[in-house]
Amino acid sequence: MDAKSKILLVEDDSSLGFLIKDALEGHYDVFWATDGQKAEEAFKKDCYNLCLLDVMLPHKSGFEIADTIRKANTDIPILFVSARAMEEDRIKGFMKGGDDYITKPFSMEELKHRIAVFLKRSKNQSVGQDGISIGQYNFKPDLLLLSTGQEEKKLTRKEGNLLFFLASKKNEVIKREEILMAVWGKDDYFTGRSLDVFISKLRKYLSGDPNIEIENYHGVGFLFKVK
Amino acid sequence: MDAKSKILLVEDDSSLGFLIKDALEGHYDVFWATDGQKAEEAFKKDCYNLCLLDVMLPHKSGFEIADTIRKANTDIPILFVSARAMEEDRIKGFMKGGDDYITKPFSMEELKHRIAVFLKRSKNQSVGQDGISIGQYNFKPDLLLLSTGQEEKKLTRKEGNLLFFLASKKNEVIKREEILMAVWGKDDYFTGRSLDVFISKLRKYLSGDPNIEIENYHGVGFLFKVK
DNA sequence: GGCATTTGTTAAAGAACTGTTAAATGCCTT
DNA sequence: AAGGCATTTAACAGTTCTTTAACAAATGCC
Repeated sequence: MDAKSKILLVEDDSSLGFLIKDALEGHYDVFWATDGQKAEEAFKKDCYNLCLLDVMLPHKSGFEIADTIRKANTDIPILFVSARAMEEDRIKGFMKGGDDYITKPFSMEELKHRIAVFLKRSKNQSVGQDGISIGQYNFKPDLLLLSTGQEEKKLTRKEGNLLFFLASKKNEVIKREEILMAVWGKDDYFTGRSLDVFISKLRKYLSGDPNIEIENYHGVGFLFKVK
Repeated sequence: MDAKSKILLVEDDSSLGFLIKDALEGHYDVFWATDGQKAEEAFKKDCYNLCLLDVMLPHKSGFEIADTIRKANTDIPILFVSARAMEEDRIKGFMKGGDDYITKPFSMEELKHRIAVFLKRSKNQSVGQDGISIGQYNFKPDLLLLSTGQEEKKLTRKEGNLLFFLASKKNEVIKREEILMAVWGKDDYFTGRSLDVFISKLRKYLSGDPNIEIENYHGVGFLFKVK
């Protein structure tokens, strides 16, 4: 089965929004948010593989949304779409951590290609029906199901988000702050303790496979080791 | 020190070629080929991190060059530059394995940003953070990992901070107070003794390479000697 | 050489961080 | 408003790191 990548589309114009969602729907799993508020909620709640942001939106601009997203996730590709072709806007898009800046009008064909470029290069695995494999486990982020051959465990949302984040950076040391910003959106003492509680839980859930290990780097962070 | 990324620029127009090469020269190591023949020779001979291809060239088109490059390397980012904004050309660029298609006229500023996007993504994928080299050791300050070919040692935060500071001033005598203020933020008797304890530890960790030495200048400070 | 001072090294004491479990809080649904 | 579940906060034990202490050795000054 083909695993679809998840795309977060933020576009206030309903006809264009529909057009884009429709064009991408076949290949991707698109969530369409019509304003910054909804976009950030969705981003917090689910894991996406790519963001497509209109720059001009009613309350928050696409740039502001990008700020929020980049704070939580340094890797996810962000593509801006804008009617304004002005030089300063384009530059600003890149300064905000954007990966591409597409000027209206554009063809859906080209948009699809540009999206494909970044999904191809993004190291995160696409999330779909098949989920991702972690050692001898399989994890479906959408359904929050962590399963091995025999049994199946339903994780909570935070557990799932944390596991997904760790899995996307397996075998490299991840700093505490990075995890905290990505999964909780804030970094303070209590949130840090919360992280430790969740790490403890994940260790328990994953204890069936001796090749999986969540190793602590004292004062730095964790290493999600999968042999 | 981080080596400059190497860019292969293929552009027949000499004034534009010069302009681009000049704009990128500060950040990157640019090789400028004026036709497909020379470009492919250069590509065969050296390793590049990114290709910037004009589409319209005298003998071979940029698309054909891209074909050759993609056959040899599926990962290297390829950016097309073209005066033709036509839809079919853009699509063709992506079909040929291109990563971006930039239409003339464009600003050098934007070009630089677009290049940076792809270099950032390809760099992360390959190595992650590569730290600084100290004699035959490599040290990643973020992750506090001091490694030699064979083994890897996790340093503690203070150890890491101190080593990083010493390494940044290698082969010059550093006063005690300077180290203390930089690493501990204070300079008193006990902190000074702490420094001595840590120097002792670092000496032990670095004892594998006889060319590294932390020499004491009595009453003054230390010299981090790396031959 | 003698004496005060500084440094090298190891070990103990103290501080900070992490692992884990349980209780409290918050949130949703009924 | 009550019950159920998820998350946060609290508590405590265990671990790891940093500082302090202690003593030996080296340096430099008379």
